[in-house]
Amino acid sequence: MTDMTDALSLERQVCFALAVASRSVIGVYRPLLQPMGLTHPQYLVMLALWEQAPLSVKELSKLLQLDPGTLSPLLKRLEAIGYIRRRRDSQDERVLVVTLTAEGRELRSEAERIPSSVVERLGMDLEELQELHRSLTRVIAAANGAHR
Amino acid sequence: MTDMTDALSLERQVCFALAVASRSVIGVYRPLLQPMGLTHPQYLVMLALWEQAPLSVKELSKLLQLDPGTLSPLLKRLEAIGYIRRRRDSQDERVLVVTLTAEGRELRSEAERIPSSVVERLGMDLEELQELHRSLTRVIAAANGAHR
DNA sequence: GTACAATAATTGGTACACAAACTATTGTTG
DNA sequence: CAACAATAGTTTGTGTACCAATTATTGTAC
Repeated sequence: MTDMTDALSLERQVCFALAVASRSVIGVYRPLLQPMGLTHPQYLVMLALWEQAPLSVKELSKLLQLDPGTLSPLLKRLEAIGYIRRRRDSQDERVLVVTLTAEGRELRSEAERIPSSVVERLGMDLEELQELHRSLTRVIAAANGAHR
Repeated sequence: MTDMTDALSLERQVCFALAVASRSVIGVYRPLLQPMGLTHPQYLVMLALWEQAPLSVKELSKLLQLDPGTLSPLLKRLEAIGYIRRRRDSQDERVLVVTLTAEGRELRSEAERIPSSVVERLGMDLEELQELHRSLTRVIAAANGAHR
């Protein structure tokens, strides 16, 4: 039996730690992404596209677990800076096909340095990060199972 | 030596898992907080105040690791719904003293049910959650140390 | 083959989140 | 004490993030 006397204590809240950790780590990425003109969510979209392109908004939405309403303006900004192209699918005019431009593809080599740079700045063992990753994967699965 | 051939793979990005986990877990809180009229960040502010009040904006900012510019409008909304009061310190007119209203204090008993409810909906062991919490605490420390 | 449901994006509204500029007050120094 | 630095909040601008409503297109039934 766990002590529940102070269940509302700020420090015990996993949700609080999650939110702070997420913002903090994004803060580590920020100066590294800035030279490329990318925000963190935009970087995640680029990662998805480097792995597989083209992708529709719906597919991106599923991969990144982001609302289409969030992605829509974000993708327009990525197009405005010239990393992606947005077109309607000729087969199905409802879907928007997102592809990489030459610039967008070239950015990849520059982005390759980021992960190791982040790990270095964090100064954590890969071991620990992998453990964290495993824990996070479990919570994500649990949380996604929780509200449906 | 770890395999670095696909360091940019979306699934390997701890930052991605962190962002998704954070949003997902907040999504579990959402329906529980809605009846009280609170968003998750607002809930965190209330948690801080239930632990200790009054608190200044600066103190809240430090506790929650949130920008004062984020807290400022958030606190106005909390005041608008009647859970807190905002006053200038008579000793030092620069600082804003945030206190709880009677309503805000009473809300605590209702909020007591939330943590266990979230844990239940997640369906995870407390053990696992504690391990996650420890990992998160380490990343937060690492990330906060990284950019200064 | 036309009404109707389903699907894919976009839009509008509210609320973070952060950086930079600004205001007001307090502290400090010559 | 007057000039100036430091501090505490607020404001502004940009960019997520989610929800609900809307638009446009496609699929389905009758």
